[in-house]
Amino acid sequence: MARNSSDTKERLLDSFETLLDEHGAAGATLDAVAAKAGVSKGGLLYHFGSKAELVKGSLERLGRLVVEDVEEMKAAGDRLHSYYLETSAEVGTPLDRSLIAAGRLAQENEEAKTALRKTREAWFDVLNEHLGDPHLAMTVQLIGDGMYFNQNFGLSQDDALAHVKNVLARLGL
Amino acid sequence: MARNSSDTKERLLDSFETLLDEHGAAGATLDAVAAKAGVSKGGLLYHFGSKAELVKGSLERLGRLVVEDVEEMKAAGDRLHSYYLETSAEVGTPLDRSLIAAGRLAQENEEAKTALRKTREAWFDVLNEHLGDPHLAMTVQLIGDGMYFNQNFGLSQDDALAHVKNVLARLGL
DNA sequence: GTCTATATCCGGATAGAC
DNA sequence: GTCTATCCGGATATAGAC
Repeated sequence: MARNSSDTKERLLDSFETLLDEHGAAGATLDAVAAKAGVSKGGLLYHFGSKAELVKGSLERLGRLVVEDVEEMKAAGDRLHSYYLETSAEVGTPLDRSLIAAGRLAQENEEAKTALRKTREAWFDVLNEHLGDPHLAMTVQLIGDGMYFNQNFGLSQDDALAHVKNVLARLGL
Repeated sequence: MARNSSDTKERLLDSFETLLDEHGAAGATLDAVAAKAGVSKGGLLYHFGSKAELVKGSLERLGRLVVEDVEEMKAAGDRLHSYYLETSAEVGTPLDRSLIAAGRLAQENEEAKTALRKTREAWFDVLNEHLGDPHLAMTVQLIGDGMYFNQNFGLSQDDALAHVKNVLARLGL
């Protein structure tokens, strides 16, 4: 395994984010990340020279995933807001994992906070453009934030989405 | 200062939560908490025998504050849901500080997660009883969660509340 | 490109003086 | 009730072999 450099780097980022998601910032030590990715700590530090670089790598990948996601939102046409809410409740996608990881990091890392802020701005812009109504766009975004927040604490979201859709229908959405 | 035991304990909890809020879990070390409260680490450990006890103390205090808050919600009468959303966006109250602190802890602490879950359940129950509509109650709660979430990342909420109120008005609230 | 060994530091916790 | 001194374990990071 691990034929080339970029494969291993991706695997290291996957391991880092998974540990962040499952055990929080304290659980995502260099040792743990390396072990999960199947390399030694020295091996990890060859690819990412410090923990800060590992964080940076993860946030950069998040940025790329968000760009892709915005494209998919746009591709959803008039179901754009539904697509947004459905994916807000989603668990286990690469984007979701990166996003949760960033949330963990944001607790004590200014760059992660900034990354989350930019992500929110990007989503607000498409929502607002699509709905043509800042009030509604902000409300839909806050609901999405709420679902993301609950996911963070391992709360099941199954009925939440149904409840929300019921209410959005009353608003003509 | 620090005449009696319970004064110091409260001050230690205040310091703990403030450090949690401002610097995340990693910043809330026993040394830092003690220093901020104006005692030594030994002094802190007299009151709370371990870090786990400090966490427990903070979550217990949160529980008490939530009970009080629910009472105040009920006292708001037919403005109950407005009261809920306004206080969700609030910053700097003891309840708010405790709640953010619990959010930081919840990242890697199961008891904190449970405390947050229970808090949400308590709020949902009053909202649902008041609105008599689970769909609406869940939606309002998610919006509150969203505002809390943004507060966590230091985003200004000024216009968010106004946007939300505009939309709720369309729903007859 | 990955490994081992090691230096250094820091946080939690104990012991015991005051 | 609070303080100082100290121990222990764990985390980041460096050096250098393979």
